[in-house]
Order: sequence, then C-alpha cells, then structure tokens
Amino acid sequence: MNPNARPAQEAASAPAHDRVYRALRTRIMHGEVTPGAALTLRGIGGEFGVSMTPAREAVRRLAAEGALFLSSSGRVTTPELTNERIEELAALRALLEVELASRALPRAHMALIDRLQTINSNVAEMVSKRDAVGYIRTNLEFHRALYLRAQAPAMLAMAETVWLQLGPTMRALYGRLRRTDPPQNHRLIIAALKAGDEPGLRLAVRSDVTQGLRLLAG
Amino acid sequence: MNPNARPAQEAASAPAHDRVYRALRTRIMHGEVTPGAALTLRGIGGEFGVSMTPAREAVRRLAAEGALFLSSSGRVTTPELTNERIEELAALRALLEVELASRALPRAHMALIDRLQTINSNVAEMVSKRDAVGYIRTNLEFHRALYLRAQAPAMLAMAETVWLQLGPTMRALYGRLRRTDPPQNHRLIIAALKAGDEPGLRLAVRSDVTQGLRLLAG
DNA sequence: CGGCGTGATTTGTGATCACATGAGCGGATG
DNA sequence: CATCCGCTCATGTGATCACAAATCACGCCG
Repeated sequence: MNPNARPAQEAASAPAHDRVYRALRTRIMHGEVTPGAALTLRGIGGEFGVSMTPAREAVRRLAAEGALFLSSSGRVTTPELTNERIEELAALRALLEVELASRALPRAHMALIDRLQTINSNVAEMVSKRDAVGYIRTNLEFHRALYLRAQAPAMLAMAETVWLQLGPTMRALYGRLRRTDPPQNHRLIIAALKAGDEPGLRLAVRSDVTQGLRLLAG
Repeated sequence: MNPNARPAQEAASAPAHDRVYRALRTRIMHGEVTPGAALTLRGIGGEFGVSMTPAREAVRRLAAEGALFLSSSGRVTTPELTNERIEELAALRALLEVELASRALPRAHMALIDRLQTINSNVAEMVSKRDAVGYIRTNLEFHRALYLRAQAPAMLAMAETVWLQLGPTMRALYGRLRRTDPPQNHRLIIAALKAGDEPGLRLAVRSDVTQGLRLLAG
C-alpha cells in the first residue's frame, strides 16, 4: 500500500503544518486578505487549533514563496506591493503563461476546450455578481486548467507563485474595477485554441494577463 | 537609527534559522552536495550548533524553493532531477535570463562590462583547474552581476530559485564534462553588450544557459 | 497641546521533550 | 540462496516553556 494514497479527505490526515499552509495559501491567492494585514503565530495557531510550531512552519513556507512579508523583527504581514513590483510580476505572468499556453496548445483537445468554456461561464457569472474573490478563484481555475496541459510542472509552479504574490493586491485592484462585461480575452484564448493559432494564443494570453494590471498606471 | 543597518558581520547576529538557511542555500546552489544526499534535522542542528527548531525552519524554507525534497514521511534529501525536469528548468532559465539580460542591456555601462570581464577571467581559471564548484560559483556570479542591472528583483529571485533547483545536478553534470576551453558564450554576451546588440545578446544568453544542459539528451 | 521617554504587553525565537511512524537491518523460512 | 517478516532505532512532528526584543500606550515634561 502506498501511504501517499489518500483517496478522499486528503487534508484531514495531513500534518498540521501542511493544513495550515494550504488554508493560508488559498486564502491569500484568492485575495481573501487585504494587503498589509498583520498575522501572528499565536493567532494562526489558535485559529487552526494548533500550537505555534506548525503555524511558524506554514508562515515560513509562505514567506519563502513571497506570499507573506516578514519584517526584520519577524513580524508577519501580507505584502503591500509597489506599482513597480506589480508591473514586474505582471511581466513575469506574461512571460511564463504565454510559454505555458504555447506548450499546452498542441495537447489541447475538445474536452479541454469544453471545460474551459464551462469555467469561463462561471467567471462571467462572478463578474456579473461583482464577486471579487469568486472572480479571482474561477479566473485562476481557467488558467490552471489550460496550463496543466503543458506538462510543465516546474513552470506551472512558478506561475502559481506569481499568482500568490499578487493575491492580496488583486483583490484590491478588482475591487475598484467596475466591469460587468464578460471576459473578452478568455474568448480569444478559446478561439485561438480551437483554431490552433499559436501567435493568436500568445497574444490573447498576454493581453489577458496584463490588462487587469494596466489600470494602475494612472 | 535603522535597526536593519548591520554594516559588517551581517550574518553573525542574524537569527539562527537564517544563518542555517543561508549556509545550506549556498552549499546547494554551488553544487557542493550530490543529488539524492540525505539530511537530518538533528544532523543539521548539530553541525551548526543549534537545536532542531531552526534547522527545521531552514529546511522548510529551502524545500519551498525547490532546493530540497521532502519525502511523504518528511525525510529530507537533495532532489534527483529527471531529464524532463532538467530540460524544463533549462527552458525556464532561458525564458527568465534572456528577459533579464534584455532589460539590463540599456543600463549596461562600461564599468559593468569591465566587471563582467574580470569575473569571466575567474570563470576561465576555474574551468582550466577543473574546479566544478568554483566554476558554478563564478559562473553564477557572472550572470547575477549582469542581471542586477535589470532592476527586476522579483525576476532575479525567480532565476535564482531555478539555479538553486539545478545546483546539485549541475555539479554532477559539469563533473562529467571534460572541457578546458574558456567560456565562449560569455564572450559573446560581453560583445553584444558592448555593441548594444539586443538580438545578439538574447541569442548568446539563451545559448549559454542551454548548452550545458544539452549533453544529457544522449 | 504636542513630542517623547518609559514601562507593560504582545510577539517571535529557540530549546527541550514526548510521541508516532517509517526505514533499515537482521534473522527465520521456503 | 532469495524472500519476507518482524523488530529496533533513527527521525520528523508538534506542544510547551523561558527569554529577549519590539511595539504600543500611557503619562510626563516642555
């Protein structure tokens, strides 16, 4: 028996530090925390019913990924990104995700495109409901579903790290963004996938990734 | 007074977990450990004169960066990369470092080029001495000196993460590589910098980054 | 009324310990 | 002689504690 095989309830039996890590990670990536929010090890431990030790490990891990900021005295906050930093992370997203999409293209069959369309309708629903967290979550789900086909785990992990770093800021950004129109770039991505049009796909992904961050220039 | 200001002896007064982290990090990045080597928390603690707690934090942090592999039971080893993984990491290096070099180009003045030439002569010396660790160290120093000019800290951090993941494998790779000729691609990089030739620079960086990893295809 | 020093308290750090578990080794068995 | 089973010990996990340092608030002085 492979001890890694945990058919269901994967998270239940996992080590405490891992449960805490995962919970905090999705919370941050989905933009459920505001930039600059302070965390304490005892507070985290209390929330999850564990001691400081696993809380510390989870925090360290997240800090190593850039998802949390550790002051010189060890205080923990979610990062407050400068505009420069945001632009750099957007450039990274473009770089990585264009490559991932390009690698996924030859492997993208009809089943994937159907799935992307389903997810995309959920995205549109979140936009119409002005649900920022739901929008971020489904939007990332869309991108991840596509990039999984690229068969490039290290590259995907890096892209997710960038998402993680942008998480708290994204929430604040999309909060002031008053769109209710459905995501046009996602449709362009799907169309390019259908047509097997690689240049078009690269352009569409690049636009989709950088558009949301463009408004901060003002 | 800024408490962050530690003019000299920065590492001495730093927290224990940070000292351990940094020591292990450079050890791994410079290829001073072989792939698949096992580490124990008590062993690390003993080596650095600290308890298991800081050792655990350092290990967790390195594992989060992909520099160490944690088995499902928590055992710690340096990663043994598959050829697929190595190729993917090489592609990531190409992607990131070409961009970094490109961004550094307009900011590259004569002082930088002189410095690169100095470092490059050290690289050549390491090659002639067949000093694998010294070669890796000076080679990374060359690349970092260039990329620092790009003013893109997040991107540089990602590139360093890739170096870290490749560290143990690089040692094994360059060990079986019996070259004694000086690094030709570095000269091309310097020449392109002097000429302000961006396409040439991108090509030279891409070649330099991918050439060493090409021999594993056989 | 405002700036600043001082003390109380919150907070991270690191050591130690008890516990569960998994790895590795040795021996028994076919 | 190979294989499988069992045990033992090494190893990671998580809780608790003592300590130091930083933060915050209060009150004092200008």
